[in-house]
Amino acid sequence: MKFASSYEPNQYESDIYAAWEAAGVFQPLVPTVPIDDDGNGVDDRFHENAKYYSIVMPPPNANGNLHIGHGLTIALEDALTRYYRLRGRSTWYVPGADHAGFETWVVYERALEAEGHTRFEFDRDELYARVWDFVAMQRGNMELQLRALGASCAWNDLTFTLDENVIDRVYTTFEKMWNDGMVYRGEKLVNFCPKHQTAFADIEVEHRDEPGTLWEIVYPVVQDEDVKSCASEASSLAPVVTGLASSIAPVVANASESHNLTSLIVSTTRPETLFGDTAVAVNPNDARYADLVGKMVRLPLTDREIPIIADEHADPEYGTGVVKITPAHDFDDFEVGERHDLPRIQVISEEGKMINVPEKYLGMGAAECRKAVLSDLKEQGFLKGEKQITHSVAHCYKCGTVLEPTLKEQWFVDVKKLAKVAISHLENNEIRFYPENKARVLINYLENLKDWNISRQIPWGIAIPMFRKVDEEATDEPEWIFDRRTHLKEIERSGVKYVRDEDTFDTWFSSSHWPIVCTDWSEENPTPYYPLNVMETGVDLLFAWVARMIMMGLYVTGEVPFYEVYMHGMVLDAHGKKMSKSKGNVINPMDLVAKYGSDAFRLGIVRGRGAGMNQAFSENSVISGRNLCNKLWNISRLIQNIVDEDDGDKAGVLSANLFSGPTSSSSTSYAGTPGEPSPSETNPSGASGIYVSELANRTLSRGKDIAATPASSSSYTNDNMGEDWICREISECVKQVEDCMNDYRFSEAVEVLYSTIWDKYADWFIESQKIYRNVPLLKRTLETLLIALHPFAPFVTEAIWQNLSWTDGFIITQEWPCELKYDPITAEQFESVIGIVSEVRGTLQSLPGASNAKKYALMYDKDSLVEDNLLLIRNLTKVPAAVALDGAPRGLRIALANHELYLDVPEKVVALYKDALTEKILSVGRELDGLNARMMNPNYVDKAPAELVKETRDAISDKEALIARLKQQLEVI
RNA sequence: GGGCUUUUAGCUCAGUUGGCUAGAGCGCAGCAUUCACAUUGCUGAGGUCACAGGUUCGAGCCCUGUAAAGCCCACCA
Repeated sequence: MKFASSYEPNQYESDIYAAWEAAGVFQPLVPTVPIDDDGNGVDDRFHENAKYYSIVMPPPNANGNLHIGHGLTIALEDALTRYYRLRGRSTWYVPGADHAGFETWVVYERALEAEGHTRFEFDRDELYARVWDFVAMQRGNMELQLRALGASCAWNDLTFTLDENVIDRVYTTFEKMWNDGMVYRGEKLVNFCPKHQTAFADIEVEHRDEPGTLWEIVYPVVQDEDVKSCASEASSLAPVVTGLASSIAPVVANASESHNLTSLIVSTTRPETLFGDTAVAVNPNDARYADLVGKMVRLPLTDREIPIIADEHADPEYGTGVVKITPAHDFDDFEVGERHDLPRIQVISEEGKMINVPEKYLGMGAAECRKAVLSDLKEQGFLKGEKQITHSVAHCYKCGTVLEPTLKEQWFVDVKKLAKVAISHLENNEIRFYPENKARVLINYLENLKDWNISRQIPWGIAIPMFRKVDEEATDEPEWIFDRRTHLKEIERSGVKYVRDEDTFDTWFSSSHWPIVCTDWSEENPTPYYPLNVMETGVDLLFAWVARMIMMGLYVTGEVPFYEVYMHGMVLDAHGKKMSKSKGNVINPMDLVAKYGSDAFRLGIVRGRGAGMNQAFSENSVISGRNLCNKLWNISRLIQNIVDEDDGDKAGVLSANLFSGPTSSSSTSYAGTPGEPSPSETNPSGASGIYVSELANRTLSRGKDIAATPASSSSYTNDNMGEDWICREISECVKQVEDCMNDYRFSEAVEVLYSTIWDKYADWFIESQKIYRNVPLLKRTLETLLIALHPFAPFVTEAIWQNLSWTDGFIITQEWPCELKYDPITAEQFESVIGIVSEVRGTLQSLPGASNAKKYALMYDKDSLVEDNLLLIRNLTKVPAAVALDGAPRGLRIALANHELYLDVPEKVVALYKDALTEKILSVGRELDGLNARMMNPNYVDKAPAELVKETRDAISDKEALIARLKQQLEVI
């Protein structure tokens, strides 16, 4: 086994991943469908005691590349997966690929246009087949990238959103909804993109605040004597009423006199839609217009008369308080129209051309028509004024085109009932959210949800399994029937012909089944992996996806689809700005993986990131991850060297007896057969813990001349430097990582591992082991740290595991480490050694001149702790000698309260230290003052916990002692 | 208009039920270096925890208000 002097991720990563995959370690241990005849396994599928752990990947777009957000998703989900796998759960991480209906369609149509074709040259089925090939061609990229990131997902179970079982499940749900009356065909206003020629759900609309013009237009009131046919107008749907002579001159309304108003002024940002007006509305409580309600106004530029109605929608405070009602082109007006049973006149076609308008305007584009209308209004004196305003405008989130509210017949899901059920389960706290507040945000959203348009006029997607009757005469037959045979354009039932609706489902309709379809849940075979343990995804998908999965999960299975939801925030660039192609600040995760390694990327992207927070990301954090990998690699290299040197001793035999679970690999149970689940994940209490003091295999380092031989002492064991201490530190680290994983505090987990490995293990323990060696303990502690870091840095830990001479199997299938036993008193004593070394180093640094460490010897006075650790102290401080004080103290006293240590510094140099010493006394004095002030407060002594008070008291005596010593020193100078 | 979030070192962020001298990474300064690692080691500088009140023996943390930044939802014609 050979360790190169630095870790080169590229040399290992792909081989390791291939080896894992070949060994089948990603697949769950326990079959995903209950095989028990008497239905066992169903009972224990509940979260708390479950031995299962399931998580599904938010499916990346099948024809795209992974972006930085995917990188984060995979890093987090895979960390969870690997962690729970190490804890012995039967872990199922289901990978996915998304057909991404509209997204992919847009990309494809662009490609099609680039080839000089248009969608209109092909029928729907041809287009579907073409996009299928288009996606199939690129689909491998995304999957390779997931592998490069180290996702330990069950590839055998990869689910594509157009897989047969997905479509089947979606149809089953749709049929159930159809039968339950939860889905209906309705003519409503929908958001329609004129460029893409499809409707959207509300959630897909992007609102932007934009400057616009508000025009004021005069609508003359039809005086009583002029009224011909009263409100029966509504029945005469002819858009252009002819033959009515204009007898009314446009007169500006006199606002103070409500009785003899001859005209009303309405404000609009869309004058071209006035041809679609079927009423004007005033607020029912608006006294100014009370008398006019029920009368008619004449629509400018036409001969049509429309009623004045009273509706709450009109805001008396806004403008003149009068609003024109265009039910076919405005969402509010549509609702007003429904309340008052107004006709809907569509004046802009789906292609954006004027229809149902006077001859002059017919066929114009909407923008062109607006100009013409304004000019005509002005000419005829109907335009009273205009002003600039800012208003929010709906845009297509893909192409930015202004969406046209368009009247269309579509399939709608009655979400009210679904939402109600979801809300009750959410209020019952059945799903835990990270961050917590998202639950309330979600409830608020669900409470205001409107019916969901699931029809899309694009070919790429799951065909809606509904067929429309063609034969008008078969009056007894239903207009629409459900049928799964969507590969047919036309079917026959009871001798009646039906044609398929050409539309496809909104992707979110099928995606809302994701937890169900990925786990193969079915009514007959409810898998123990559903509900999922956790749903991890980005905050931007709370409404679009998470909300719908919850509603659909409950509707289909009666259970929430997952127990916990972790939502990561957006990854912003180094300056906290959103990444976007146009800004050119997009970071490609694969570039970073190639440059620094997969582990470095994972460590970097996880670091400094909390649930739900949009946070900046820079290459620096990846670099620091790379450094950690290299550090760990070199720690392992050193330990392997020590082990090699130690070979031939009895150490090998000894260590074999000491290890319990971890090194006896469980790889047999991964051999492909559904084996038993790993042993219980709880630590077998004490079974494999070791008392380090019992480990006898210690050897002094060779060939060093020793200034003072370690003396034996009754109070300290001279050959145990740092051993209890590191066992304590590692045990605490492992415990903290467990807590963090439990609460999804990934960043903190990485932080703890980082500092334990680097600042504690490498800087102190490994250093001490260069002098005194405990080979079994070195092996044991290294294994523990490798396993603990594995969820976050899978490749380097596996690479090391494979390179170490004494380890077996894969690290990925090891058992999560249990606590290392230690003696707390000894551990604490080592803390003092650290304090001594640090203080000596600091003092040496503050003395004038370079390379001080080599100049001055260290002297100690009757101090068994120092004596016992002399070699280590000497090596770490690099002083030329460390000796017992002979005679009276001399030189420079080290600023420690409980240890008498001196640096053998000439008086002249000590004098130069005077300022530093004075400053030190002052700063300790300030701390002491603070502590004293606290103790002077009787309430503190009274009310604070006794333990805390005692600590304060101890600290005071320490500080006092220190100050006394330092002052003594000052006097000498 | 409604809702959510953030504000701690030069930068990006931790700080879990309130508790001793507020931490990390990167950056910066000084020193070191054949002997696991320059992807290194050691040392250090740098913070009135946005502001103002309040609760408490004690507040970065809890409460109230203010300011700034960001995000989401929404039917301003």
